[in-house]
Amino acid sequence: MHTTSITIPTPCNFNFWRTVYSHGWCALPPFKIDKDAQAFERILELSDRLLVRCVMKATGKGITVQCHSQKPLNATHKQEIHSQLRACLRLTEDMASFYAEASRLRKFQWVPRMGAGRMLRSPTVFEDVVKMICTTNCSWALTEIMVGNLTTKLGRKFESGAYSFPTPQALAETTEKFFRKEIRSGYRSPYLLELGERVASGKLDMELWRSSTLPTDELFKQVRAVKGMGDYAAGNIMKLLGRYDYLGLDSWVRGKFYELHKNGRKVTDKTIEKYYAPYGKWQGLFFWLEMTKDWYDHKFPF
DNA sequence: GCGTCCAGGTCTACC
DNA sequence: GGTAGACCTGGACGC
Repeated sequence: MHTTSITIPTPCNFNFWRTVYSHGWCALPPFKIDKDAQAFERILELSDRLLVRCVMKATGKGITVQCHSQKPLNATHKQEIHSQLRACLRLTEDMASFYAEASRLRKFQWVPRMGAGRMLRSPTVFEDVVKMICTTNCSWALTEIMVGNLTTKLGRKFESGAYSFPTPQALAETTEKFFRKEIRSGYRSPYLLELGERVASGKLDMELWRSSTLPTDELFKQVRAVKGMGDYAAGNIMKLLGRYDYLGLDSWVRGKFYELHKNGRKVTDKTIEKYYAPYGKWQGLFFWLEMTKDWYDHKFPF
C-alpha cells in the first residue's frame, strides 16, 4: 500500500466541517466520517480505475488528504483526486455573491460568519441522482440500506474493506430482480436500472448538468425527466448543481418549517414557497440553511 | 414470532 | 391542472 499526501488550498470563507455536515450525504458510503480521528473519508475511483482511499482533515493550510492506493500516484492521479474532492466540497464555487446577499439579511448574517452554504456532493452527478432516488418515499434507515447495498454489491472493494460507488455500467449489467432482491430498492428498481442503462450507453450525459448554461427552469425539466425524480428529488439535485431556485420539500423539512414558523401548525406547500420566494435565486439555499441551523451548534450534528 | 398498520415521494390513469 | 390509487420497505405496535 502506498500513501501520498496532498494539500487542497481553501479560501478564507471555507468551513470544512460545515460543508461535510451540510446534509446527509456525509453519512452515506463511499463517504465516511471518522469522529475519533476527526477525519472525513472517501473511496475515489480514478479514470484508469485505480481506487484511492482519501482521508481528509482540515488544517491551517487547507485540507490535507492522505491518499492510500495500491500503486504510487502519478501527477495525473493527484490532479484527478484534487479535482474530484474540490467538486465534492464545492470549492469550485464562488460564494461571494451569496454571502453578500446573506450579510444584508439580519437573520442570515450567521451564514457567512460560519462558512455555511456549501452543500456536499458526490464526485459525479450520476451518484447524486442514484442516491437521491434512494431517499424518496422511505425512511433514512432504508436509504442507508439501499446505498450500502449498492456499494457492497455493485461497487469495488478496497483493501480497507470499504467500497467504491458503482459505475453506471455496473448498474446496467444487473437486472430488476437483482435490484429488488439484493439492493432492496423495491419499486425504484426499474428507475435505477433504466438510469444505469441510459448513462452507460451515452444516451444521457448528466455530468454536463454541472456546467450547463441552460436557464434554470430548462435544466430542472431535464432533471425532472429522469424516472423517479419528482419535485422533491429534482429540487434537491438542482441545489447540488449550484441552482437554488427550488425548495425540494419533503416531510422532514415541512415539519421543521411548521415548527419554526407556524407553531407546529400544518400549512400548504404553496404557503412555504411564498415565504421563501422573496429570496429569489437563493431561496432553496436560505431555506435549507434555516431548516438545519441547529446542526451548526455541534461539530458532529449526527 | 407473526400479522397489521403506517410513513414516505413518484408515477399513471382518470376527470 | 388536480387527484386517487398503486408502488415497496422497514419499523412500530398489538397479540
